[in-house]
Amino acid sequence: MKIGYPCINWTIGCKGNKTFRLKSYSEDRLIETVNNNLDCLKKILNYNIKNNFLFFRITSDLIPFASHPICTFNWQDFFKQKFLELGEIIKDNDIRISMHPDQFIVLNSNREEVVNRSIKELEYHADVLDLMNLESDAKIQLHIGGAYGDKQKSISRFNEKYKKLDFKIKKRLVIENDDKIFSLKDCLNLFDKSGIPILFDVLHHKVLGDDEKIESVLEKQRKTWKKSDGIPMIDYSSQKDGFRPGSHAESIDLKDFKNFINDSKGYDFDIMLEIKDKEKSAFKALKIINSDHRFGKMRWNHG
DNA sequence: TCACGTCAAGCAGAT
DNA sequence: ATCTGCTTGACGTGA
Repeated sequence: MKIGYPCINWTIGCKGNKTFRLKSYSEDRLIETVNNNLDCLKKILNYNIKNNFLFFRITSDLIPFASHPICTFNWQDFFKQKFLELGEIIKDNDIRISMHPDQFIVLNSNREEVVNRSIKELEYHADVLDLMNLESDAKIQLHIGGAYGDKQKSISRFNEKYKKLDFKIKKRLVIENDDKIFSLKDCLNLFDKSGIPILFDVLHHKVLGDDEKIESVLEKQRKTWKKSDGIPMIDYSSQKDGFRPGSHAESIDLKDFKNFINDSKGYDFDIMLEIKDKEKSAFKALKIINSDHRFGKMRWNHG
């Protein structure tokens, strides 16, 4: 069981998700920005190692415009060495990595140009993880996408598109239940057709799910992950009081988190904390995990 | 130095 | 029709 937070670290004073306007695109600007982002990622990883945060989501902004037609620069080759170094740090310290392409990536869109752009963006994500030489347990998580009023058709369309993807994407792709359209049940439906592992989002399931016991849910999820996929991943976040169901809290709700950890006895998974204050809440979560004798002191002695 | 209009991209639901 | 949310405001022009 590892604990992580997504994309940004508020403590160390660098930003690894710097970008710029399309209008200001130039090769120099790209190189400068990517150098900044990769250097910052290294600092974040080192901070995380020191603090036992062994799960991290790398921002999709790492290489701005990587999949945009304007970018003809061979960033893969240019930054090869830096990627390799980052990969070494990640592997030497047994860090789990995920990425989460954003809302514009809709593999099953009914607009062909959207599908094509989405595939390019998925290739970019896969390239980043491949350049770091990471195993297939480094994952790219995606929602099922556009429903257009017919979920069954939408799921089938996703499966058709998935089948045609390059293996470098397929081996990393996992799907996440969302809080609006595609519930865990829908993801299981897609799994039956496609074999795509399910990343379980606890809060989304609370908003769009049923009262099924958490153990039973985790049991179903676990079965969707093959050995080569690694330990199942879950997203955990706390509900922001008084806001629409599913909106993320500033800080972790420790009572709720404790309950979740208690209810999930017997299951191992890596937890991504989608909480706005990032590492601050991760410290609190880690404390709870560490104080739970089930997990002992072990996991953090990864040497 | 700072205010503030705008930013590559999709989709769904609320107003 | 327009706005908001999504994992996260931040870029960059003009004064």
